[in-house]
Amino acid sequence: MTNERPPDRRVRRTKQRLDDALESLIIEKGYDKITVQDLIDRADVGRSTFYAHYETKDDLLISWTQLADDMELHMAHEQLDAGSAMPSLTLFRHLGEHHHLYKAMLGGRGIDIVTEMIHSTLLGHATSVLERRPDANDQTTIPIEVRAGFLASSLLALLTWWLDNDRPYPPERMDEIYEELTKTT
Amino acid sequence: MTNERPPDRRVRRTKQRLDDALESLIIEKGYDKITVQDLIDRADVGRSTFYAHYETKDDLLISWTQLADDMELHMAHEQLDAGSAMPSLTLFRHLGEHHHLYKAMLGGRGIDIVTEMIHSTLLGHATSVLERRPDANDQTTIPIEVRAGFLASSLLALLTWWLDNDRPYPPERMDEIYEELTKTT
DNA sequence: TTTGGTATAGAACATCATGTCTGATAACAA
DNA sequence: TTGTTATCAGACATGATGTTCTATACCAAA
Repeated sequence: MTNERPPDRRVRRTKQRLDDALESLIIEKGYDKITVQDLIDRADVGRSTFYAHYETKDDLLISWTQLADDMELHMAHEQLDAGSAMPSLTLFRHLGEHHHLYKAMLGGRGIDIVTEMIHSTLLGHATSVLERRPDANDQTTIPIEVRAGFLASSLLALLTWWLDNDRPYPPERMDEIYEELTKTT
Repeated sequence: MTNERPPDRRVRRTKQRLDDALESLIIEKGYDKITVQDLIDRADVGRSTFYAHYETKDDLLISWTQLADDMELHMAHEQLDAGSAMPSLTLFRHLGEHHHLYKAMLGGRGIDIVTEMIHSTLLGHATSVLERRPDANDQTTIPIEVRAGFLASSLLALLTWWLDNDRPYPPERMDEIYEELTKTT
């Protein structure tokens, strides 16, 4: 139904430039201090060109972080087969590999939109895991909703702390810690 | 040494007006959408008057949230005698009593500065509790720093979830849940 | 109640970022 | 080559910021 035509080469170039500008500026000065002016200066793109594609700064970020979001989902699927409840090890490894970027997006002065995106992804994962587990309600009377939120928030908090403190432990150790802290048996 | 003179009655009036304006505007439209123009309009205060006392919007917020921060500390002391590790029950009760304000400050579109302030307070409390406990390192090899961060973040996450979802359970139940989820014995 | 000090109001002002719109130009796909 | 379309450069209105000025009103203390 939706007739999707491949975008013009010029469009691709423009968007690529803006994406690159956004990423470098996030690492340099933090997202909230970036202005549209900064973006079009760095990308060397006309003012009207920016507004031809995006309405706001957030617009650009959202379409950009689709990539990051897809990554999370992809990793979640990878880990699903491993039997672990949450894809913690994979996440520590992946975020560690791109720590410059993720520290700027999750750490102290992070980007709310990105944090919410990742939290939402983790929450969905935790929920589906708990729902599929038959003995999920045997040990506790705490609603699944609450436990899933707890698992997601705890992992996000550990990841954020890890990045903020310049990754003092290897991903494997962080995974162990997460498992032990959230094991309420 | 520091000769602290009581502030002029006019100064007190102005600051009080700005504080009231800030609080009502936070609840109404959220902190990030507030402009200095909004504040001086609502407070009915001259533009130059605002800048005579504060440099930025954040300046006003910080001096304002000293009150909230002091409240947290006060509650922490109250609870210390009760023997519980974290002042969770007191916090759920207090935030529930002022849920309109705290939902706007902690919830989905919250205020980073306030969140960080509260988290910092909780972290300090958790750290001192764990440090004073003699058997703190018997059961686990996880560093105190990490466990304290986990306790603080978990409580903050539960509080935030509770406010965002319009407090579906009473404070007493939330306290139970928190104790059970963070009991890793 | 007066007096000297000071906070405030009101307004003007420069600056900056935003978002819209125009016509001319260049690059594109077919 | 041709018709289409993205881009550019620039102008423009708007709104918020932060500074500065003077006259005025208020205050605390004598």
